[in-house]
Formats: sequence, structure tokens, C-alpha cells
Amino acid sequence: MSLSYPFADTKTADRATSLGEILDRAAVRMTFAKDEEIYGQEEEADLIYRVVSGVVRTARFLSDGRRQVGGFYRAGELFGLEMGETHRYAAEALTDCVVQVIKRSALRAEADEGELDRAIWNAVCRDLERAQEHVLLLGRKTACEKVASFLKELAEEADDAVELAMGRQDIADYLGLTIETVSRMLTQLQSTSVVEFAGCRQFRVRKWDVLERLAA
Amino acid sequence: MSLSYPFADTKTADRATSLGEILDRAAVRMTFAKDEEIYGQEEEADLIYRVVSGVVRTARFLSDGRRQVGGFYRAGELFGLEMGETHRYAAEALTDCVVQVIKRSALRAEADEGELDRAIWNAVCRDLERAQEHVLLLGRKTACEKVASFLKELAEEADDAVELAMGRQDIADYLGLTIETVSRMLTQLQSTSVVEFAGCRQFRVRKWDVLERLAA
DNA sequence: CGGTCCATTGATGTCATTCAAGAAAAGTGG
DNA sequence: CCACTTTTCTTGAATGACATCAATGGACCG
Repeated sequence: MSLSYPFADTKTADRATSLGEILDRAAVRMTFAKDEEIYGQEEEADLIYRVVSGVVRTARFLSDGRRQVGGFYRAGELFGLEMGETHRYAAEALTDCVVQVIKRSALRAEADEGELDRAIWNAVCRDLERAQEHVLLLGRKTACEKVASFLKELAEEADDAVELAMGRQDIADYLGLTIETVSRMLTQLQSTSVVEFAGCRQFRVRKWDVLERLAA
Repeated sequence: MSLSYPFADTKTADRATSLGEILDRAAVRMTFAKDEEIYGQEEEADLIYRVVSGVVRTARFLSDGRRQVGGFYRAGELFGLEMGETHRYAAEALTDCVVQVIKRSALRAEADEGELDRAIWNAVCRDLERAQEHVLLLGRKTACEKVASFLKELAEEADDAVELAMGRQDIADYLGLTIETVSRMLTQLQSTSVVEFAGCRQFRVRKWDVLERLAA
């Protein structure tokens, strides 16, 4: 991990109007290598994080090593605001990535309250919605439905060809499956021409209607 | 379902200091019979709810009838603040229950902002934390661990004998299992003297250490 | 070009589900 | 309060979905 401080232009008279500007000015920028830990499960949580580039995953471990991936965060997204005293999920760099970090207290001084609160509020609500979808997926969907749901979610935010930032193990741990099962389901979706893979990290959807039906 | 309006003492000069008082004064009180729907999945969400008595469950259905229970809410808890345009989970009366309901906008006029925001904020954060725990449970725990976790969570907020408000089907749909599996795991936990049941709706923990270990 | 890592595929095993029955509890009406 | 019905819970046996174990195949990288 490496640090680099922002230009200290605290003399700027105007208050920043967007959270992005506030962070660009006041946050510390940190770089993490692939698989490096950003913060640990059980660590104290008074920092706010924002992805600048790369992808971050959150994950939680059971004592015997089983892992559950909570979610993936892309450029522009806030993470790490779990609001208890400590983080319940760890955050790790899925790819090499750059992250802005700021103390909640420091941010409060910089920003006009409304702007800040709204951004954090939105991030927490988005996390909650995702977690609720995740609960449904993990609790009541079959392996095939899980994988279809996962591909669908990725594909509907991308135009045509979708790049998978994560490997099979991360997908498996996100979906509550094993890598073998994920692999088999992907093969199955390909053999029925629902999706088409170019290598194991890029795909495009061939039959949207079928994919949506399979995602249940 | 039946309605009853609160005493309209809006002349009170002082602003209420606790959310409870605000709601007691300004909210509509509604009574729901067991299994009655409080709001539906996909319904518009601009009301805030608070359990006065009884227990509420949230649940979501897949098109073929499979059900995932999101959680249970007890007296004093706020629910229904999912913050998207529509509810993603339905809310139903698990038992006969009384609920306070208020429009978010109306509440905003009544309360001093800080008090209100803090209460909603706490409720949303609590929901998020629960959902994250739920994800771990559903994704990576075995049937036995799921049931043990469930009993443990119930038991640690109650003194000695714990009353189960919900039936086996609700437990199963909360844990992502079938009623038969839940029943078998409960039998197993009894036969190993980890818990002891008096009828099928009341139990007490016999071996806390073992229960905690099994909950993983 | 050989080595390492990751993904796929096949064979087998296991845990949870499904199907089917019976037992206990809860509701109903006399 | 007791028979009777209905619902819910438990238990057993068989099936099935996903996991595990083991081997092969492909991609990336020095």
C-alpha cells in the first residue's frame, strides 16, 4: 500500500458542492495491490472510503476459513460505512486499485452537511438494497439461478461485452457455491447459448429473455 | 385491519423529545390480524412503521412461490424504511399486532430533525447489519449452524425461557431450509442437550458454550 | 518453453430436500 | 370439558443437488 497526499488548497473560499470535489481536495489517496487488505473484519470503523479505480470486494471469514463475499465496489462508490463500532466485513483489493480515504469527522468539517449526509445515506441505502437482494439469492435460488442472476446484474450495467473483474473463487464465495459448481453452470449457460464467453473473463449475453427467466 | 386515531393534542407547545412520544402523538395506530399483509412487495414506500405489540415479518416471494423471510421485528422497532421507491420485501403480521404508521413527510413536520434522522438512521443501520449477518448465514453455514445461530440470537436477548413467536415454516424460510430440516436440527440439538424444549414453541439453552460453537 | 496458477470436466460422496406417513398441538362445536 | 377436525410438527426412507476429490486442460508469465 502507498500514500499520496492531496494538494492542500484549504484556502479555497467556496465550499465544494459535490462529494467528489470534497474528496479530491481533502481525502488521502491510497493505492492497494491486488489482494491487499484495505481494512480488516473487526477493525474500528471511522473512515470512509471511495473507489477511484479498480474494484474492491468485501468479505467475511468463518473461523474455519469459509469465506462469504459481501459485494463488489467499483469506481465512484463509497464503502466501509458499516456504522457499527467495527467493520463486520473486511475490504480487499480485488484488482490493483486506488482509493480515497477520509475520516468521517474531517469530512464533516469540509462539506456542507446536506451534501455529505445525502451521499452517505445513498451509499448505506444502496448497500442495504444489495444485501437484501443477496439474501434472497442465497436463501432461495438454485445454483443455476444464482449464476444467471450474477451475470444478469453485471450485464445490465454494461453495454455489450462484459469484463469479469473477479475470478471463479470470488464468484463462488459471493454466490455461496464452489468454483466447480460455478464453472459447470457457466458451461451450461454457454452450451444453451444464453451467454457466450471469449476466454474465461469476458462474455456477452445472447438471449436476454432466457437469462432473465433463469435469474428468477 | 382496523384503524384508530391518536388524540389530536397538536396544541402542545413543546416539541417531543423522543421518537416514541412523537409517534404516540402523531401516528395512526393500526391493528393487523395474524398473517395479514401490512404492505406488499413492490408497493410504494413513503410510510414509516413501528411495532407497538406483536411481531412483524418481512418476506419476499419468487414467482413460483418460494419465499425468503428477511427478518422479524418486535415491539419498539421501526420497519418499512427501505428507501427505494418501492418495498422490496413485503411486511406481514406474524402474530396479531398493533403498528404505528406515519407519513415520512408528516413526521418531518412534527419532530425536531435531529431526533427523527437519528432514529431512522439507527433503524436503517440495524437493518443493514442484520442483512449482512443474514448473508453470511445463508451463504456459508450448514443447516445445523443456521439453526444454532437462530436460537442463539433469540436466546441472547431473552433471560431464561425463550418463546418462539414463529412457526417452523417461518424459521425455515428465514434460514433458507425446509421445515423438515429445521425440525431435524432442533431434535438433534435437543438430543445432545444443547437446548431443551417445552412444547414446540418454547425452549431454554442448556449449554451456551456448545451453542455458540455450533453457531460458528 | 517450462512452470505456476486458474478453470474445466468427470467420478463419487454427502447433506439437505422431497415424498410419505404418523404424532402432537391447536382450533371448533356440542 | 370432551370428542372431532384441522393444522403443524416430527420422523423415516428415497432422491437429488451441490460438494468433494482427482485429473486434465488452458492461460499467463518469466
